[in-house]
Amino acid sequence: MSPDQPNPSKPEPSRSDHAVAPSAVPAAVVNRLSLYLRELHHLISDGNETTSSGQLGRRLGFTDAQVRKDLAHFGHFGHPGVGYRCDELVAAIRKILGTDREWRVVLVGVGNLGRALLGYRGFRSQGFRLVAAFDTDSPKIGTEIEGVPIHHLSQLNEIVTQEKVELGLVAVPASDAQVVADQLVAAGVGGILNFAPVTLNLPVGVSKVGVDLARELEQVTFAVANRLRESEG
Amino acid sequence: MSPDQPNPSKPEPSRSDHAVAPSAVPAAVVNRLSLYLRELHHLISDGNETTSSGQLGRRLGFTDAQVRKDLAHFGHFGHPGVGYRCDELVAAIRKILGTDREWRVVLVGVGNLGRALLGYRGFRSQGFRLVAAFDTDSPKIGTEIEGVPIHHLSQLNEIVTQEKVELGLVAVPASDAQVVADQLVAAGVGGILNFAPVTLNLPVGVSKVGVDLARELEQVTFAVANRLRESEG
DNA sequence: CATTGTGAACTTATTCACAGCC
DNA sequence: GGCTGTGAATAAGTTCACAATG
Repeated sequence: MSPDQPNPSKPEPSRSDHAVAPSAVPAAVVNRLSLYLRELHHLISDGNETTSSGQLGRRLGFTDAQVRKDLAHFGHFGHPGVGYRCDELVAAIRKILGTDREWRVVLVGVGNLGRALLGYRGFRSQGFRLVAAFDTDSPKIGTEIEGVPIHHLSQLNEIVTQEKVELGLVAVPASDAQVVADQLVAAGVGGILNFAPVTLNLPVGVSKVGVDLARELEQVTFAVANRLRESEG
Repeated sequence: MSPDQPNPSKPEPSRSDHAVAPSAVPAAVVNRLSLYLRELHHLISDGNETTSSGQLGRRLGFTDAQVRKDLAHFGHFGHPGVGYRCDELVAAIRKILGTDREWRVVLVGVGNLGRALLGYRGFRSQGFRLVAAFDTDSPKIGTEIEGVPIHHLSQLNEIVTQEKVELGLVAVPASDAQVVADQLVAAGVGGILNFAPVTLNLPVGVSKVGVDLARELEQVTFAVANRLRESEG
C-alpha cells in the first residue's frame, strides 16, 4: 500500500467483541490484515485447516506477537492451544475489511492502465464489481471492454447514482485526476483508488488510497542504491 | 506503497553530510521522500522556485516538523529563513532514492497488466528504461510492444546478464511468481516490483516491493465500511 | 522575521513474557 | 506441549519548541 491518508484523528474508545472495528485502527494494521487474508487463501489452497500466529507471521516476515496484537484490535478469533481455523479467520477478516459483500465500482480513464484494470481478475475474485467505465475519447464511448460498458465522462454522475456505485478507480493523467475525483465525490462515491501521480484533496468522509507505480519502483531503487553505496562506495 | 519488506535490522551509526544514506532508514521515511519528490515536481511546474517544510507538509497532510525530520536523515538541504530551493531538493532526493541515473528494467508477464506497464510513461520519465519483456505465450514471442521486444522466458538469464538489467517487474499469475522471481534473482537483478498477489521469498540482498491491487482496494473498503458501521449500524 | 535543524517530550507501535486454555 | 490473548517493557516514530541563521 501506499498509505495516502492524512494524519488520523483522536481515538474514540469503543469496545465490542466480534469483528466490529473500533474507530482508530492504524493504517499499518489494516494493511497487514489484508496480507493475512491473502496468506490464508494460500494456506487453504494448500490444504491447511488451521494455522497459527507463528506460521502466518513467519510466512510474511512478522513476529507471532504482531499477528496476534493486530487481530486483537477486532476481537477474539483464535483457539488457545490450537491456533486459528483458516475459514473462520478468513470470514472474520473479510467482515472487518468490508469485503464480505459485493462492492460496486467504476473506472475513470480507459487508457493503457485502465484497460488492464478492467480485465483484472483479482478484483472480481475479491467481490469488486466493475459496473461501468468512463472516458472522453469518442471512439471508445459506447463500446464494451471485458464486458464493462464505456460511457462518456459527462454521464458519470447519472450512472454512479443509478447504479449505486460506492468506489471509484482513477486512471487518468495527473492533470485531470483532481477534477475527476471531485466529480466522483459529487456523485457520491465513498472511496477512491487513485493511480494518478498526484495527491488528491478530498473532503473528510471520502477515503483514498494512492498507487503510484513510479514511486513504488523508487522504493526499490532506494534499497538497491543503498546496498551499492555500502559495498562499493 | 505496499510495504513488503521484512523487519529491518539494527542501526549502524554512520554519519556523513550530503545525500549519503545511513543504513537503517525506516521504509515510511523513504515512502514520504518519494512523495516530496513528486510534490516538488508539481511545485516547479507551477512556477515555484522555493518551498518550505510547511508548504510541502500542508499539501501532503504531514506536519512541517515531519518533513524536516525526514530530510534530516540524509543531510542539510534547506536554507534557514528561506526554505528549500526546489531544484536543489529534487536533485538531493533523486540522489538519495537512486533515481539520479537510469535503471535498466525487465518485465516478466505480458498479460493485461504487463502490457499496461510496457506503455506506462511514468516509468520512463523517472529514468526507468524497460529493455525487454518475457512471456511463455508463443504468439507474443518475437514481437514488440511499445518498442520493447518480447522474448521467451527461457532467455531471461541470458538477456538480463547481457543487458545489465538491475530491476524486474513481475506481472505473472500468483502461481508462477515465485519461480519467476527466483529466475530473476539467479540472473542477477537487485530488486523486484511484484504485482502478483503473493509474498515473495527472496534472499537478503534483493529488495522487493509488492503492489496488490485488490489489497489496495481493501484498504479503501475498510475505511468506507467503518464509516457505514459508525453512522448506520 | 520566516524558516531550518534538532534535542527533548510525547505518542504510537512492537516485542516480551507469561497466565490461562485446549 | 503448543497456542492464544494481553499487560508490561521496550523501541520507534512524531511533534514540540526553540536556538541558530540568512
